[in-house]
Amino acid sequence: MKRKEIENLLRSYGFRATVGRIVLIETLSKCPKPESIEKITKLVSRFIDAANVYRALEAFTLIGIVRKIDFRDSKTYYELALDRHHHHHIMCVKCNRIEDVHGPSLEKNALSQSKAFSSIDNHSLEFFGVCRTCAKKMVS
Amino acid sequence: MKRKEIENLLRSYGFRATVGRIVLIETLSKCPKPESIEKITKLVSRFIDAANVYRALEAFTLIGIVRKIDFRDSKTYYELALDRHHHHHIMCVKCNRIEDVHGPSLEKNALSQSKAFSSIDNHSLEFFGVCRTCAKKMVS
DNA sequence: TTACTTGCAAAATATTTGCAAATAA
DNA sequence: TTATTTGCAAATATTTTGCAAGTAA
Repeated sequence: MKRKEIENLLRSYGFRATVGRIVLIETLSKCPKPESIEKITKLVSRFIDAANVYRALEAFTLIGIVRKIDFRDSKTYYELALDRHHHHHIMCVKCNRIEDVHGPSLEKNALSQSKAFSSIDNHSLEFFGVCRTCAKKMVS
Repeated sequence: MKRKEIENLLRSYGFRATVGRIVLIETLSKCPKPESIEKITKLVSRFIDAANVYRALEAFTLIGIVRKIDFRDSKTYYELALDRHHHHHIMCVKCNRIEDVHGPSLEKNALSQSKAFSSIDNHSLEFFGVCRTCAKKMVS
C-alpha cells in the first residue's frame, strides 16, 4: 500500500497522518495473515512505540480498518481489513499456521434466533485443527 | 451438579477429586453463561487459589469438559461444556449481556476449502451486537 | 498557532512458575 | 505410603495511563 493512500485514508477518518501510523498500516498491508501484536510491535518499533501501537490498533479497530482476532494462544492478532471480504481463519494447533476461510454470512441466522438482540455488527469465527504437515509429523 | 457426580467425573479423567476442583466445577455448573476468570476466581476463592484456578481451567479445557471463550473485551471467559450441545454466543457490545446461539455445523464447509489442513477439532464463533435494552438507551 | 499525537516510564492487569507443605488414593 | 495437588509468593507478560515534549495541519 502506498504512503499517499495511507495518508488519505487516515485523514479521511480525521486522524493525523503521522509516521508511526503510516508505517503501522503499511506494515500490516504487507502481512498476508493476521499478526500478533508482539510481532507487529517489533516490525514497527523504530517508528512507533509499543504503547502507541496499542492506541493505534484500538482506534483502527473501532473505525473498522483493522480487525482483531483471537486464536486462544494467549496472543492478540490483528489484520488489515480494508478491501478484503469478511472472512475467517483456521489455525493449526501444532505449528500455528494460519489460512483464510470464506463462508456464508452467519449474522442473519444468529439474529433470527434472538429476542433480546436488535442488531449484530460483527462476529469472529476461528477454526482450530491440524495441518497436513503436522499430521505427518505426528504419525512418524 | 452433585458433588458425587463431580468426583466421579474428575476421577474418570485421572484427576484427584480435591475440594478446590469440585467447588470450581460446581460453581461453573451454576453459571448459566460463560463467566470471566476474574469472577470465577472470586466465587471460589475460599476453596481454591487463583493460580490453581488457572491450572484447573487449563486442564479441564484440554480434556474438553470446559470451554474457553474470547469476547475481545480483554477478559477470558469459561463455561462448562458437559452435556450441552456445541453452541456459540452473542455479546452486547454495550452491556456485555451474553446469549446462546445455536447453529449448523461449520467445520465441514471450512475443511472442504482447505488443501493444507487435514482436520478441524474445534472452532469458536462469537457474535457482537447491541441488545434491545441498550438500543433503547442509545435513542433516548 | 493549537489541538492532536508521541515516547517514555510507571501503573495496572493478567498469567505462569517454583517449591515446600498438604492431601487424596 | 507416595504421587498428585495446593497455596503462596515471586516472576513474566500484557495492556493501559499520565504527562511533558513534539508535530501535523
